[in-house]
Amino acid sequence: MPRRYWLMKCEPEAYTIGQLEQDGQSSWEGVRNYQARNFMRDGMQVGDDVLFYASNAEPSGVTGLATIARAGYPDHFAWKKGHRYFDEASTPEAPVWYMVDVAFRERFPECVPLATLKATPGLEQMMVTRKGDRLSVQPVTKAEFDIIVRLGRKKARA
DNA sequence: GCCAACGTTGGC
DNA sequence: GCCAACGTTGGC
Repeated sequence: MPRRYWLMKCEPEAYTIGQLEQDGQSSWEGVRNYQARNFMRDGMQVGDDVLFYASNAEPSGVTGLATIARAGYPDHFAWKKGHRYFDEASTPEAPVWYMVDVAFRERFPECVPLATLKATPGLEQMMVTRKGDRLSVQPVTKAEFDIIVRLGRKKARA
C-alpha cells in the first residue's frame, strides 16, 4: 500500500507538537467521530505522514510533522469508567473506537496558520480550508502535504 | 465567549 | 425514517 498522508487536529490545551518532540512518541486517543475513526482504523499505516494541526489556537494551523508509529488499535480509554473518553457502548470484545500512535518528525519554526492555508493555491480542496468541515482526522494528498511542508520550512528563513 | 455548522439522539 | 433538540467543534 502506498504511503498515505493525513492531517490530525489537536487543541494545544490537550497536546502540542512541542510535547510530542519531547515525548518522541504518543498515543492518539479520544477520537469520537465515526468518519475519523474509520480513517484511523482502516486507513492509517505505519510510516504514513501526518500534518500536526493545532486547533483552537492562536493562531490555529499546522505546527509540525509526525508519522504513524502504530496503526489503528482499540481505544482502551473508552473502557475506563469515569474517564473523559469513556463510552459504555465500547467493550474490549466489541470496540467501537480506535486510536493510533504517532511519532515526532519535525516541528516547524512557526505555525502555518489556517489563513495561509486558505490563501495558498493548491490547498483549496483540503477539508481543513473548507468551511464547515470539522473532521479531526483528515486524509490529505501528497501534493497538499508537500506544499504545506514547504510553507512550514520556508518560515525558518524568513 | 459567541455562534455557525455539523453530528447524534430520541420521540413519534 | 423524519426531524427537532441538543451537544460539540472550532474559527473568529
